[in-house]
Amino acid sequence: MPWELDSDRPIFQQIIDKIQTDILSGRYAPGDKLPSVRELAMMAAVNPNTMQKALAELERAGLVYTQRTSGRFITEDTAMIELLKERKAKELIDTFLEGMQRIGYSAQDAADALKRKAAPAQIPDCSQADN
Amino acid sequence: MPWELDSDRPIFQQIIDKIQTDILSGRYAPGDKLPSVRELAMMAAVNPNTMQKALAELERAGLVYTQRTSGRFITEDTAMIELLKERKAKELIDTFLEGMQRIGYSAQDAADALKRKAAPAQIPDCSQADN
DNA sequence: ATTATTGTGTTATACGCATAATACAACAAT
DNA sequence: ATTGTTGTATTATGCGTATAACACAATAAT
Repeated sequence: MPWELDSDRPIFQQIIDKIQTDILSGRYAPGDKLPSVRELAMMAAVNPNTMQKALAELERAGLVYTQRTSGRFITEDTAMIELLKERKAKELIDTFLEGMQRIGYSAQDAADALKRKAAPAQIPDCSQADN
Repeated sequence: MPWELDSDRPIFQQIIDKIQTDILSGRYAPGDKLPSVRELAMMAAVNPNTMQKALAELERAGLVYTQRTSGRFITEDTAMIELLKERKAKELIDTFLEGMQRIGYSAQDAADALKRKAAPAQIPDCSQADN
């Protein structure tokens, strides 16, 4: 996977987002060792300095910690991970609702539009047709 | 309203988004005259050059047109506006679903989480409990 | 005709992001 | 002890964004 980085936003921020997401989803488990800065930079096709910048921020946020010469590891604070995950979900929901409302959809409209896309095959219920 | 511009993304892009949104929502109606470049720049607390750049892009996209010395106007192509509005909605839905799935939510989970926030009070139906 | 307003263009400056190319200290492995 | 890998820091360069400070042509208003 080529890490899907675009030029719309600062790369180091996209990297922060990507790694954070991999932690919140469990793709990186608590205590897991991260690849080295240089290795990650290779994987992301990015300058090591840029990767370093992103990792430094993740560390400042407490999602990873460093052992001086053996590498970086995912935090083992599962409570924090869970909390950040819920916070991220709320953030996505808010962004979605605000975006839809700004172009004229009510919250109901937004939920309905989403349902049509997210759950096209419904368990039979009292409604007649949904899409 | 201070236009709510942050430093996470290029300002001219945020302006494009803001004006486009105001057009799609009908806040700017087809045929409406836009304030002048300098005036808009004042309103957004932004350099006129930056505003000019954003307006030029909106014009390239066909959402506004220019009459050389009398000002800029919103396109009267309502079909185009409607199309862009639907496209924008789909984009928001996709972004939301992808974001949720990346942190471990299924499309169903995402739709449910949204419903709990968007429609806390439900019209009674055949289902039993929803939140 | 004069004036003011419109969009548009130019030049210079400053800042952040990203890369390239190194260098160094700390420690693990050998 | 030597070698390699780790995180980390430094300097230089290029690019895009944003601002400041202008200027000019076209035209509506007077």
